[in-house]
Amino acid sequence: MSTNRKELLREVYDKLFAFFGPLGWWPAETPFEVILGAILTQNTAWKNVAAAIGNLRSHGMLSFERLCGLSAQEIAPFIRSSGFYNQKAKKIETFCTHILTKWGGGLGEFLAQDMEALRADLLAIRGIGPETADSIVLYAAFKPSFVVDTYTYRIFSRHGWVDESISYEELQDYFMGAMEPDVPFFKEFHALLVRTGHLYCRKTALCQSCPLNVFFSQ
DNA sequence: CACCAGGCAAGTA
DNA sequence: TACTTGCATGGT
Repeated sequence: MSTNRKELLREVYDKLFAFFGPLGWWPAETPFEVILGAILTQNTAWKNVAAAIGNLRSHGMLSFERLCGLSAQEIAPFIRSSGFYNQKAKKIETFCTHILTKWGGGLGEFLAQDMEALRADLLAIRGIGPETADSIVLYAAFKPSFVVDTYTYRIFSRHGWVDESISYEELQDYFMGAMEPDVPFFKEFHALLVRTGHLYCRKTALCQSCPLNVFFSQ
């Protein structure tokens, strides 16, 4: 692997893309579905999120218009399988209320903001942290903010490519400071890192067969 | 049975 | 600033 950051990132991407091929993230039909998924997947296995979204869909509740009329108490039963359902129901309610009161229900206008303004707006909403915000910016608003998640951190820190004490913003800068802003590329890169982490870089799992060809001591 | 999953906010020192 | 804890279901 290269010691030059720009070349290293390209090399990692190319190896993963060659191994997995295009993953076509985010798995969602609409921007609002991306937003729901981004909130529901917080510290939760995607399988449980997919069940929750399927549940909303089968009840005809998978739209901003239908969901923004419900209270957290009414939302919670639909998303039970995603875990932390009381907190997440409140987060969804808070998000919908924000769009309703600050944007007159104009979800499209909200997402059409300048990238920095949108990210700041999202982060000001209770329940939306940096990863959720960046996921929404990239996959729902199609603006080039690189998404950092636990697998991104784990893969890069275990290789010694970044320090273990690196912060979210610093790790995001590590990527964005060495890559041209490119929405399809950012989408695919994050998807590849999550897939790699899911298969080869879990909390307590060795990675001898990882496509990056690494050998972890832990 | 224990541990973990595509985080975040609030509390403590 | 830098830890720690609560949140919760479902899979391994």
